[in-house]
Amino acid sequence: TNASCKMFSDFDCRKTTPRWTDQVRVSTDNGLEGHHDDGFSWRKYGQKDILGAKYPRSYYRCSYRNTQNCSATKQVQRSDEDPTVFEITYRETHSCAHGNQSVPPPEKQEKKRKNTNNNCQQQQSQQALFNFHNSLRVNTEDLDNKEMVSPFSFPSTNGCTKSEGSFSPFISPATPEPTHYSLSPFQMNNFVGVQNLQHLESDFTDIISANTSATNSPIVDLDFSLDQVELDPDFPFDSPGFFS
DNA sequence: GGGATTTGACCAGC
DNA sequence: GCTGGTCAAATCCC
Repeated sequence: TNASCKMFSDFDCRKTTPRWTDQVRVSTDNGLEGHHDDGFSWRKYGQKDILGAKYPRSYYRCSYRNTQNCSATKQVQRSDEDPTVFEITYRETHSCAHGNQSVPPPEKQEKKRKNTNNNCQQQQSQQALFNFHNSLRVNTEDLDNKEMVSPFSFPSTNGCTKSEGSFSPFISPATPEPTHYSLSPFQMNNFVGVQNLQHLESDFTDIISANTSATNSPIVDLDFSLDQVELDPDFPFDSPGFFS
């Protein structure tokens, strides 16, 4: 099946494109919008109903595909079992020069479908971050054998200027499927750092534990490797309420 | 008017 | 022939 195929795919199922694929599962509980941002700008180029899947699969490619010949693409599939879960499969790495941007320019974000909450002010706050983490499920499969770091990243909490849109609604009422979100291998480097790897890993466990207890959710699939990730010294892990 | 999204059609692999 | 992935014209939104 396609599902099993994805589970084990370092390469495309069709074997015609020997490209590695990544898979991230992100979801939010309590119907709240979740949002993740990998700092890349994606453009949707297709949507397809998948056999056996309730929800269509969306296809995205890097917005800079033409200008910078960036071949990065990703697929977003809403989970059948849990509609709040989005499975994101990445293909190709970004060759564009925008990969290190934390997020697209705010103006750009603003221009996107206005269903996203554009009064970001305090919604970018720690509360939002807390909610985000508290409701986030991440599952990256088959990363141990990858040469790249985990594609998952937590957005910055530096406020609107830096993470505009990072916590804006991931799922809007009007558009059942997000049209712009992202998650990249690169920003993971900005999230976790070298210095405190073991500490981080421990903290991550705490996050998951908190999540489990708080949401009583059976789904806690956090098994991606932290071996190659780095800790951003600027990331406010010690922010009040972050791990509470 | 420009850029992004939608959606039916097309293509290639199996 | 079926299915997933992509293309591209139409449409939408600012």
